[in-house]
Amino acid sequence: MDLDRASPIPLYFQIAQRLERLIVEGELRPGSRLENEIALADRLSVSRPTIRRAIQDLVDKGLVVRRRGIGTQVVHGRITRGIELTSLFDDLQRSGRKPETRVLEHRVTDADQRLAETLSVASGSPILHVRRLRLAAGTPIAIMENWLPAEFTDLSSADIQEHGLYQLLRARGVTIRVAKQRIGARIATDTEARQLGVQRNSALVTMDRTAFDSSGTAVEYGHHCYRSDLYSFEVTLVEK
Amino acid sequence: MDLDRASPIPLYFQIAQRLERLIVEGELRPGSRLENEIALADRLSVSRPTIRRAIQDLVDKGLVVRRRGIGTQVVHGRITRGIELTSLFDDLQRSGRKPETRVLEHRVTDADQRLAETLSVASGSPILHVRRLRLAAGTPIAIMENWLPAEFTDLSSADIQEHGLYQLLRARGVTIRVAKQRIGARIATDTEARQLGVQRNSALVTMDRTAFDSSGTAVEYGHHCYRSDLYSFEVTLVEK
DNA sequence: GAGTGGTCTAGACCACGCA
DNA sequence: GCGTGGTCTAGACCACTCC
Repeated sequence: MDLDRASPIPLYFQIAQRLERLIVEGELRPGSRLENEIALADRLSVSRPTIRRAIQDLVDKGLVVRRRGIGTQVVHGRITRGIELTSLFDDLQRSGRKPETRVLEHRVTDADQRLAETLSVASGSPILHVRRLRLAAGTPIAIMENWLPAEFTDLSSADIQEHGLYQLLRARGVTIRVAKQRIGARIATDTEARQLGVQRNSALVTMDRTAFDSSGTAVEYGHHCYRSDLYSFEVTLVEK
Repeated sequence: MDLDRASPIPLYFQIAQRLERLIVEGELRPGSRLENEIALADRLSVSRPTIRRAIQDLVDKGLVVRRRGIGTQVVHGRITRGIELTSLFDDLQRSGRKPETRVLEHRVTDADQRLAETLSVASGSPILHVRRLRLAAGTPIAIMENWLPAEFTDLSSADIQEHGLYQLLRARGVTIRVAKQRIGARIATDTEARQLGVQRNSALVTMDRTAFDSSGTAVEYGHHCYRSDLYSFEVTLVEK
């Protein structure tokens, strides 16, 4: 195991990556035990806290479980990617299915009471409202409605269609750091069914999200609905 | 801020709890900055790593964001409880709505290929299959199907009805540590609609889950479906 | 008693953001 | 240049599990 101490990538991260690779590639089998912290620290010539930090990353991902007096064991079951802080656009790009966006609506309105509260802006302040249809490989996947505060009202319909919302925000130096989501279900309206190319009264997965940037400010509220035959959410939970 | 150094509760946890209380009670307003690590450590007479560990807990909960050179700021937006590693039974008990369970099915079968793989047991080995209706304050909320490996086939229908699945497992010394869930949606079957007291063709939130104990062994697979008008899932995502 | 992870200390140096 | 968080070290003591 070769660590690069000159690299800007933290040692604990390099170690976590290597251990994760050993697990997903099956070299460390489910149920098997990892070397203990002291031995690992010794062998890699790093301090014990650094090793602990690396292993904690694996715990948070649900790859291993730890017990005092026992050791660290690899969890059974296949690895799932889990929900990440990316947009559907990123998801689709990564999975190689050609994403495409059609902007259905794009206009500036005034924030009503509820929305103003969600975005922590004054009631009545200008809000950009966009409604988009997302397709992958020509197939409609989702309808996405988003509301953004005043500083983003100049985002053009063409930009959004071309680059995706999160990419545009990143280009402006806005990084999403925290997102609070609520996942549910409902029946598609007739309009939605037509736009998504599904039968009337089909079930949709819904996701409502408020996203916050690195200063803790709300930068977006979104209501998305997905074809339930093409999309679902994965979550890995770890007991703290 | 009074820390109890004699307590078995870790210092970092005591500190995290107190900071969290300051935030949810509004003493630390959204957008405001926390004291820096050095000052906090000094004032509480603990080391800096201990303070860091406490603040990291808040970051993981999505309560604060941190930036190098800037500081630690409280995130805007209301606090959400988020998904936790508890059963719906626990959820309902905690929220004070009287939960009630009716066991609709309870029988031991043989594991088919797919289930055997999910639970990491031999194909054809005995499996306990239960199907339950969950109600709160007399209102049906969810239909829950669960499959458990051979060591739990002796759980009686009465026990499950009385205590809930997770409580029974805990009583046997089995603690759920990791769960991998997939959340989606579908249309209710006519039977489900009748049992849940909703109209035909209503939308349901579905959740498929594999749960693992503290040794990383799969101890349960569940397929649950919830009335979409009464239940949804909250997730808080934090950029790593 | 031996081995494991859990907590805690007291420092060090660095990278980043801002004035 | 200064203040912030990010990383890393080298130890210490403890609690728990198993033999």
